[in-house]
Amino acid sequence: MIQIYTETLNGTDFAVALCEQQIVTSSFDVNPQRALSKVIDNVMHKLPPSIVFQVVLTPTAEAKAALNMLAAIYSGKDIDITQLTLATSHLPAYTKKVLKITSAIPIGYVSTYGDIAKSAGGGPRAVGNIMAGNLFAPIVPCHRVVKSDFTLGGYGFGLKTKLELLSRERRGFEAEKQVSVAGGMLEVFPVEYVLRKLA
DNA sequence: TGCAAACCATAAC
DNA sequence: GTTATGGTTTGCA
Repeated sequence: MIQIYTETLNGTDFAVALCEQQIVTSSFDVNPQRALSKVIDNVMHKLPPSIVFQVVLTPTAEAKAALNMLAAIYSGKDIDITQLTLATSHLPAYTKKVLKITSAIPIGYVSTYGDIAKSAGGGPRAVGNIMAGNLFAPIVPCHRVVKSDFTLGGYGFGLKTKLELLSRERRGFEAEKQVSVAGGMLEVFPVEYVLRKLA
């Protein structure tokens, strides 16, 4: 049984679907009710067939904590996402790997489709496809993945939203660096590179 | 700049 | 099996 919770926080709509305390999918939207319909859509069309799900109107304490976490991430706070358990066991191995690497991009930094591909093996377009199908926005920070020329690339929630998220995450870093992930290294760049490019 | 070709895991037939 | 599909990249004119 999958249970879906939704709540509007600071004017933004958030929704999560939980199964056995694990997050199955999450979403957000500036329009009322839209986050909920996206999550329902994911549950029905992008997950293994589940017998039944229900929308729960009054969130449990756990669900509430998860929703608050989503809101905090959305607002640009540095949240430790390892506190949240994501249900990824049904996903293909390569997809899991890419999501994991993406999760390692620190706040205030971005990486590129190509660099993630280099770290995961495979090609940039495959990475783009996985970002496009990300069930865990904004927990898995696919908004921190941009093109190799530091223009935005795409975003399922609109480029305007991608830019707003990145702007709130700006931390004033100046130099690129490497982070270790999944046994390898990933190149990351200050989000300033992207913001300056657009200015 | 702009365009064409190569790239590569998935999902859908 | 096979084909179609991108949130890309790179090379070259």
